[in-house]
This record gives sequence, structure tokens and C-alpha cells, in this order.
Amino acid sequence: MSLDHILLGMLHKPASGYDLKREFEQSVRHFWFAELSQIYPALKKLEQRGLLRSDVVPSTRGPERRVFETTDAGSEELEQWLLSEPLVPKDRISYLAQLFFMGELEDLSASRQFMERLRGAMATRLAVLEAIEAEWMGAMGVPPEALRVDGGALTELVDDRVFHMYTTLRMGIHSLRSRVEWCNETLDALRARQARRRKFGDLPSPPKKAEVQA
Amino acid sequence: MSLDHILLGMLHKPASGYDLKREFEQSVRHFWFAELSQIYPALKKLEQRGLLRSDVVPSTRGPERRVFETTDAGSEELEQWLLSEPLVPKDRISYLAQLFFMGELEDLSASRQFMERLRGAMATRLAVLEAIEAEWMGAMGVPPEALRVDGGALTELVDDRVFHMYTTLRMGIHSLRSRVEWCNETLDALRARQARRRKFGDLPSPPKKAEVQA
DNA sequence: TCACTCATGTAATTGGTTACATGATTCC
DNA sequence: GGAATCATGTAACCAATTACATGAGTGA
Repeated sequence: MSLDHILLGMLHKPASGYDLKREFEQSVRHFWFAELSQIYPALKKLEQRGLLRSDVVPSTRGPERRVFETTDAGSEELEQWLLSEPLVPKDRISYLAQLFFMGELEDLSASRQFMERLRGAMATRLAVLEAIEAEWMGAMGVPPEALRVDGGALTELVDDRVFHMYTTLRMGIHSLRSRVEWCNETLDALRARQARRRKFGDLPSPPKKAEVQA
Repeated sequence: MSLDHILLGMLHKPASGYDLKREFEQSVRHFWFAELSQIYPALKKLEQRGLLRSDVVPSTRGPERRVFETTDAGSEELEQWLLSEPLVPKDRISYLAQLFFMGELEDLSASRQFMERLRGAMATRLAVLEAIEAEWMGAMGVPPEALRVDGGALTELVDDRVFHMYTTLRMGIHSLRSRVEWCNETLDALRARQARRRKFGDLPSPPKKAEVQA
């Protein structure tokens, strides 16, 4: 299971469940997320399997903390996972399902509204990732001119660990940019259809050939 | 639940569970997938809720078929869903998690191999979607010159239902192209790092400023 | 006869979400 | 005194995967 391995990866240095939750919310949220109610039992199980060990330590603020660290078996397991094949998940994208069937509505305005909201959501996420990238750049002293070109600038200045983390951020940025572009392409096409419809009436355009199936 | 609504959408015309499975494998697999063992109980429940009705009919080949069709309540439910907000899923991408922690391996060749396999997988998927697009284009009589430009060519020739379906295919293509690009960018950076390392030894390059957090 | 496709289902398990329970400390 | 944050957990539920069970018809 991936969550287990991600926890092992994060426990490069010792941390509590609560700490790890914060990690999910901060450095890793563009490709994974977990609730506390999932993290705590997962850590427990990993400890039972001997991949982690834990200590209860008093907190500076609030109740006691259970702090976990990896065992040798844990590092071994992590390494095995890192060397295993990449698995490309088959994603389930409900908004594409909606759009796929939205022709039934016979209301292009509804589709446009839908796509505009989608673009808004994508653009917001993209802005978040780009802000993180800019922050990194600032911290590494990369001039802002180098920023718009591509991610190459940073990749030469950092050590291997940071480099690998950074590439995953780049993936998020690539991905969201392409989604925003797709939204724009689709909105253009929708507007064009609407415009044509206003001119030539409600007909569904030229020849109407045989049904095409994907 | 999305699966329910997707089934309702597919049942625009009557079909059996087995038929619907084929639909998932064919026209819809770039954004959703379901096993038969999930489809059958889902259909049953939808019938119990009065959104579908079914008839058992003899098959031309093999055992009897249970053919479902939507009720008025079903169409109503579908429409409500189509008019509801798009929800952007938070995705869990295990290969990004692997890459994120792969710096620990201290072996850039391993990272390169990983990225090459990833690119291979992405490129294969992309080729599938592009082939489907080309097939559509052929069926609509669009000249192949128009193909490489963008998806605009087709969107003017088809009716609203096909148009909406087509836009989801475009999203898959956009998305996969951007992933392949990201793989290339990352591979370039990895090669550059390796080359530099061969020249200047194993050092982790210039200043090594304070730890940066995403 | 054997493998394959057509066809329908159930059961067990996994991974994840939502809801619930508890309690200490800090800051307003 | 009350809200917010720190901190750890359990229980119920939901969606999806994997494994299992059954059997008719078709073509080599």
C-alpha cells in the first residue's frame, strides 16, 4: 500500500502522527492526502510489523506525543518500494463524466458555466503551486526572470533530495497548466458553437454522418 | 455517487450490465472504469430506488440478459447531476510519491530508469487516445492535415452529444501530452546533473542554502 | 472436447471518508 | 470562561478490487 510507504518516506526523521498530517497538508498535498483517522492506525500497523518503533514524549504544548522513527527493516522496505515499478493509476474524474453526458441537456450555456467554474478551480490550484515554486526560487536566490522560462533554473542549485521533491511540484504545474489550456480550448469551441447557432438557427450543423463511437 | 450517475448516463438507451462493462472499456476508459462485480449490484440498487427498470430477455448467444432502462425518476436524477457543480478530485499518484522520496537512493540512474518507464507508459496511453481521435476524424471526413493543429476541426462538424464526448477525449490528450513533456523535462535535468557530477565529482553543487520546505 | 466469449451474480477484503470521543494547553 | 490549537484515537460507513461460483452457446 502506498500510504505505508509514504509514511516511511516521511519518517526519514522522527515525527508524530500529528506532524505527519501537517506534512500531507504542506509538502505533499499535490499528489497525496491522508486524514489523521487513517494515519494513526497505519502507523500502529507499521509498528506491529516492525517497520517503525515509537516513544511517548511529553509535548511542549498540549497532551503527550507518540513519536515514530523507522527501523532498519523500515528503511529496507522503503528502498524496495522506491526501486519498484511506477504504477500509473486509472483515474476517475467525475467532472469529465458529467461533461461527457452534458450534451443531453441541450443547453450550451450550462456547459459554458460548468467549464468556467472548472477553469476557476484549476487556475486557483495552479496559482498555489506556482506560488510555492516562486517561494523556492526566492529561497535559492534565483532571479525572477528565470522563473517564467522553465523549471530548469532551480534544478542545478539544489541537492538530490530537494531536486526530486521539486520535480513532483513541476509535474503538478505542468498538469494544471494543460488543464487550464484545455478549459480554454473547450470554452472557445462552446462560444463558437453558440455564435453559429445564433446565426443559422437551432440546427445541429452540416451533414450529420453515421454515429461515431469512441 | 458518480458511478450511479454514469450508469444512468449510459442508459440513455437500454443495455445490460455486460453491455455497460464494454462501454467502460471502450468509450469512457480515459476517465472512469468499473468492474462487473461493481456494476451488477449498482444496477440492482438503482432499480430498487426506482431510477431504473429491467427486463429479462433471451440472448442470441449465451445465457439470458437482464436489460435495464431509465425511468422518468432516473432521467430526473441524471439531469440534477449534470447541473451540479464540478468536483475536482484530489488525486493520489503513487509514482510521484516514489519520485518525491527517490533522492534518498542517491542513484540518479535509478531515477532516470524510473522516469523512462513512466514516459513509456504515458506515451503508450497518449498514442491510444490519439488513435481514437484520428479514427473520429476519419469517420467525419476531416483531412489529416487539420489533425495536428488542434481539436478545433472536429468540434464544428458534430452534434452536441458527440461534441461533449469529444471534449473529454481532448482533455485526456492534453493531459497526457503535458505528462510526457514533464517526463522529458525531468529526464533532461537528470542527465544534466549526471553530466555535471562526472565532471566535478560527487559534490552536491554550489551553496547549499537553508532547507527549503514546500 | 476444450477453450473462449457471453452472461449474471456473491463474498471477502482493502483503502479511504465521516463522524464521534476525549482531553490538555494557550491566548483572548 | 470560551475558542483555537495540540494531540490521539475508535467506529461506522462507502467505493472499489479481487476472488469465487455458475452456466449457456460457439467455433476449432
